[in-house]
Amino acid sequence: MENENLGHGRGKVIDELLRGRELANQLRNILNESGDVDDNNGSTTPFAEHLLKEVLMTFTNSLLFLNNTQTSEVSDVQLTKSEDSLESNCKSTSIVKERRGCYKRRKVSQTWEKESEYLVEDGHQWRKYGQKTILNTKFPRNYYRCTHKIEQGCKATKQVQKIQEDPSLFKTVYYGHHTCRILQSPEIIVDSSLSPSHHSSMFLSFDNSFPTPAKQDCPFLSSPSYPSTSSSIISSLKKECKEEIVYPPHSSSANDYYLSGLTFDDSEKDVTLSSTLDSHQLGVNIPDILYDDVLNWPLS
DNA sequence: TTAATTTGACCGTT
DNA sequence: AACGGTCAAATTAA
Repeated sequence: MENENLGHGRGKVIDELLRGRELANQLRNILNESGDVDDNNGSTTPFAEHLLKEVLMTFTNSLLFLNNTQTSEVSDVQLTKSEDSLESNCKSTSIVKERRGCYKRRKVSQTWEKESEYLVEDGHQWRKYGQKTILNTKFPRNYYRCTHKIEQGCKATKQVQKIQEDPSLFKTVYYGHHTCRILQSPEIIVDSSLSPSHHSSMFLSFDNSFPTPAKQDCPFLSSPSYPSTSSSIISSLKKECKEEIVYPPHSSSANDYYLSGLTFDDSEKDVTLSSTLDSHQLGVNIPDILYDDVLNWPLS
């Protein structure tokens, strides 16, 4: 289109960023060799380690941002004003669920999208209920609904699909609120074996056609309930992608969770939450402070 | 045995 | 008629 120059410059920028990240990774390896960084309380140059992570994070976020602006339009989650009229419009309204497939096509209430470089447990329990190949897309779309749909009538669903232009990224579109409640301590679970790189970033993008989402509307920001076994999630995620991902080998370990930055772009009317995970273990606890920081963000 | 996933069928929308 | 979202029987995993 009109940004050929931009595209050309972008390539150079990406090259430089990739090189910078690679160099930072090398430096990190040197740091790791020189001391035990297995646990976070490692005595060796914690500040240097911290700085290094910041640097890596910057590279990764920049790369992801460039990727993001190039390939994805986060704009077409269209919202219809009709509030969730799920049960209202079956043709045979009196016979609820008598006939298979008697449902109303989703008239979106509230949606938001997330793109992530790795597979993140978003704090809720999901059950897969479908998978479809979508026209002109390489990767299938997976459909999930809340595990507690039956017991608690939770209507939250999500759709997950690999991004064609960058298969290391997943696009997740969330529909509806979680009305279920299971109280457990907040926790983010990441499997590094699914992550294409040691350091990952993710972007949250809220469609702004509706009022600013409440905390609980966003699975990442909400007080989450996590399954007790992270391995189940991981195994399911692995299954989900078994035909499409070549898993990188495990590497060195560090288990910090970073919420690096949060950009609030008023002109775009999008709230973009940028965070970086550096985890090589299955379970990572987010410090409360970080959570509070996110929750107290001035969204409007 | 129970719970979760897979997958083709079903059906509403376009 | 094609497409995509959901259902549910069959299959697999825990």
